[in-house]
Amino acid sequence: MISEVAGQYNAKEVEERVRKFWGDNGIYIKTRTMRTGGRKFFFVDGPPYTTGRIHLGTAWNKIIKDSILRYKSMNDFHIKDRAGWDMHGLPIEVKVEEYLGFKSKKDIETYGVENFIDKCKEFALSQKDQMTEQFNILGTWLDWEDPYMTLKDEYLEAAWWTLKRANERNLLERGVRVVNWCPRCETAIADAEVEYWEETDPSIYVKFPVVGKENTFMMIWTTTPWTIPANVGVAVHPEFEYSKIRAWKDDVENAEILIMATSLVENVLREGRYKDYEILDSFMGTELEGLEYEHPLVDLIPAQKDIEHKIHLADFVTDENTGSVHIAPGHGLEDFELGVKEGMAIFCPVGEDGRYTSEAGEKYVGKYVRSTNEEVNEDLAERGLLLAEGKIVHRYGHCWRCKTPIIYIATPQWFLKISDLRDDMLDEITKVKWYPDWAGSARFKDWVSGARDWCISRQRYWGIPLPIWICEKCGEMEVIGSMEELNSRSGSVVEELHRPAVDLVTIKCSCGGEMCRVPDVFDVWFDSAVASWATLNYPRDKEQLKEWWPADFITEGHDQTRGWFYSQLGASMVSFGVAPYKSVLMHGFTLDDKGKKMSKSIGNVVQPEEAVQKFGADTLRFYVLSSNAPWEDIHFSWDEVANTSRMLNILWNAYRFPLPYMILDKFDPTKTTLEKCLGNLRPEDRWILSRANTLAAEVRVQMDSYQLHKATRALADFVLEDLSRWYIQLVRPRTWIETDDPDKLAAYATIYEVMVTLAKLLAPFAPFSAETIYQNLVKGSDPEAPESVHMYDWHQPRNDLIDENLEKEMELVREVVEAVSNARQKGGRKLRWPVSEVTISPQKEIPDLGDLMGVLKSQTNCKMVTVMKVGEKPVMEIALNPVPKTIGPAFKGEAQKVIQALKEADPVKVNEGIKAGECMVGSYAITRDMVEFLEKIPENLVAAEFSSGTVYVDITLTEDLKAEGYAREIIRRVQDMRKEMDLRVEDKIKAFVSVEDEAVLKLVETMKDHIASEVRAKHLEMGSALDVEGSLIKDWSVEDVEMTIGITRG
RNA sequence: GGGCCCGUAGCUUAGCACGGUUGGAGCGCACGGCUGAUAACCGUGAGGUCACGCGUUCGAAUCGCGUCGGGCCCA
Repeated sequence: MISEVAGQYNAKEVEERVRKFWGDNGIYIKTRTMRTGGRKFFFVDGPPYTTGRIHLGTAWNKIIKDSILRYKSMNDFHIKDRAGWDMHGLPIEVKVEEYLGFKSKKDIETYGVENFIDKCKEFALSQKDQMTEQFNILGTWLDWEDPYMTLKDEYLEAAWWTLKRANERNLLERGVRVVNWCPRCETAIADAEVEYWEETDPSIYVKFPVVGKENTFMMIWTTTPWTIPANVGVAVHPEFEYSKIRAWKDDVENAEILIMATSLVENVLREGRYKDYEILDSFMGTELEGLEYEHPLVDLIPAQKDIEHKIHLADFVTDENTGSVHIAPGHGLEDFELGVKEGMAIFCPVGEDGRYTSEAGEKYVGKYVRSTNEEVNEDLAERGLLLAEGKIVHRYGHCWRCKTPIIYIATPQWFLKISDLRDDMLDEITKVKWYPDWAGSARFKDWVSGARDWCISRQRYWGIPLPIWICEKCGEMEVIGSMEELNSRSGSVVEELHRPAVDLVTIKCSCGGEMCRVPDVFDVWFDSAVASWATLNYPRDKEQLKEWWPADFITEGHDQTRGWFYSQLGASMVSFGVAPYKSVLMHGFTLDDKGKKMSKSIGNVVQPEEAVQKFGADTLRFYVLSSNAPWEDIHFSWDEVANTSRMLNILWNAYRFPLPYMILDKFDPTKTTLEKCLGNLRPEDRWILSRANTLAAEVRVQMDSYQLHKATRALADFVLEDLSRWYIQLVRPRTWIETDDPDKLAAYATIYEVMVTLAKLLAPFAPFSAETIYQNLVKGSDPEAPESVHMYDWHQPRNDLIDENLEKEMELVREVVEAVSNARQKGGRKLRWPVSEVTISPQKEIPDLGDLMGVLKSQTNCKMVTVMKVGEKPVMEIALNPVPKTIGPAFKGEAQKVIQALKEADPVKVNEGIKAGECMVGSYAITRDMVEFLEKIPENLVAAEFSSGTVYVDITLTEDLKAEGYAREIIRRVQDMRKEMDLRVEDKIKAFVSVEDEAVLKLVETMKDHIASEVRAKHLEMGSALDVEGSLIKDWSVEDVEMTIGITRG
């Protein structure tokens, strides 16, 4: 049985019930399993990092995924959708370090790597469980029971296997490179892990003494004095002009010779407070190439004695500061590249802890570099080589986890030679379908074009250990691809691929030496990069890969262009030589209502659970899906969330409105099917059925190109415009019919069909509401129906029910009704009062209103509708204006009398006379040019425009119309009182109506039977000065007529 | 500084790929109406330098260039 729904839409209650139903009955599993025979759809979940709670963007991300997968599932796709978790890496290590109160890597070593790893694992797993629960509240279906986790051995193997492939293809390389380095975490960090903000640093101008030229200096500028000890060169731009100048402060005798870019001379000399200068020579940068200079602190740093210092050419030099750049290949990316190219020494006297090594000389050794800036400056000044010293505020990189300023140092690291694959990657991008197109053709392409080698090693603990073993004796290297391989090669049995267990495993080298694992772990970005095959348990399971890979679809935020979209492509090119996904939907970010990013410090963060708490998950889901195109950023607006909630509330009201009547009439949709009622459908029934099927077609088209906003907006429009504001208004009186009327049954069958269709169409987007409606309407009446709406097939549009002409006609009817409403307001005639006639006067061709006349009449509350021919208008009253300009010359002295006569004349007769060719007004012959006629709408008509013309409403009141009007006023008030008494729809009443005004009473008495039937009164008494009885008695004033009404149940 | 995207009413937005009468909605506001979905619903009205500037064109919200503001990414 269908049951009645009492009360308002209560999202919390509805959703809790549905969540429980899904859980208790394993609906997710059943839904996925039942589609096993369908077309395969392999979705790879971009794994969120297991730290903290989910935020709005994460919620949106999963909601998009869920809606698309539910839609695909209902369209009979067999879906692979393991949820994923990114569980390794520095963020968790830092959290655990904080928790344990650690300050450095030494603390970890003291605590024990194994203990530390255990803590990290425990932390990651507990975070995972909490976040799963949050996703569950949103109703996002993925395989949460068996998610892929980057910390599982089979997952580690996928990464190992990939690295082994890289090695086989000669894409793995060990080399010294300059990397972003966190001196606190003592590890390389990815570009993505560097956070920039403003920092105050020194700004110094340094004089490098030119070899063999007394008192001659090359000028450089830097913000990192601590890198001066590692200086091995200076770069100038080949195409800039440089000058050799003689500059002095007080005394020309003490002048110095300085070399710098010509355009910057004034600037530098101002900084150095020089008094005057003269240019000795000017030349292009190329001429400086090879010029030797002496390291400014060579006496402090013995290692610098053996290094050659020269000037080099480089395009990256800009015309700022001095126009020449101090090069320390051990401390800068560009410096390093130039150093390698020019054969400079790669000198890096700084250790992993950010302190100078003994190579930096006795004075500096052991000092933390960023704290040594001042000391270096002093040392330079002592030697007379510091030209100027100041401060600068600039953006500087920091470790995203511990916020320590990063440094660049040259260290031995492992690399994937991605740059070798660049062209193949660009080629693969074009084979992927991107939504929107520019995400791939512009954004991603641009990023991949600059692909650089990928530093995959990290000097940390909580990560996938690099499966690289190196012989201590001969240097032979071996990359291991799986646990099994490791066991067989080493002869030992490891049961865990994490550190430290795996660190203890050694392999016998063919040279007789012992191979040990390199101590590094993978960059955590490498973990998720292998997700598309790791989620299929490849390489342990070879079959699944054949069956499913590559992914049909992935979707993530636009930050993942350089993140997961890229890392996956890179790893896949290494492993398989093709892209790991066929289509990618790039989505936006969630910003606050002003378009600013949400951040804790600004305090504008919106938690998804706050929205769920206030409005429910369906509302949040529908809001984020409909507010924007997926690829645009959402400006989160509580007002709009409330608006979405309102829409769902209206849906709910529309859903529950017919239920009491259906139940009262024991309506059984399995017996009174739509097909059986087809012959009894009213035009408006056929119309709403047509609209519902047109809607299904529309939603399908939009979903085919992932235009989720257009799909959801079309659904919301249907609910608000077609269903609630129109169809339900039309159908209401029919549910009120008491007998078992075929017309009423047709209405039930129609509204039932529409609601069930709507539930199916809404299921992907508002799964809780859809499920609730389905359970009651479908499962409530047919126990054989699928267990859940999500196991139903998507509603394919039924062309036999679509009638485009009818939809167009109804559109016109609605316009006309709107115009009539407008006209009534102007004419002061409210809708409760009938009018005798509505005249439609079209200006252009309009659809034939045919059988929608009934709808038009009832909705405008008129007795007759007249549709005129195009251009035709109701007979207008004519007014007449004499034209003195022509009357004057014709009648001269009589003119004023003629004008007076014309004013008094009947304009209709004058008009007729003129048309007939002869018009006499009194004794005056009037011609056409002596009068102008004005059309005037008759007083009984009120006009209003609509898109194709004008409607005229005749507001003349007759006694009959008045009687009906007053009757409706009375009915309305009795209904109001029934409501107040909480009567049920089917309850009968006794009613007394006392009307003071005898004339009105007389009118109303003619409508007595009608009134009694409308308010379900067994007994109705009317009169003036009646002794009104009833359990509820109220006085009313109806259009200034006083009435007293009393009603009693029974 | 560079790449990509975005900027339309107080707020959220449609229209923009393909230029063409007075740029549509919804929320909010004001006024009116309806009433057994009723803590809902409908109508009317006010509210727009289509971010700004220059250009192309008979004609620009729409095309081009530049500037400003926002987002992501990079430097």
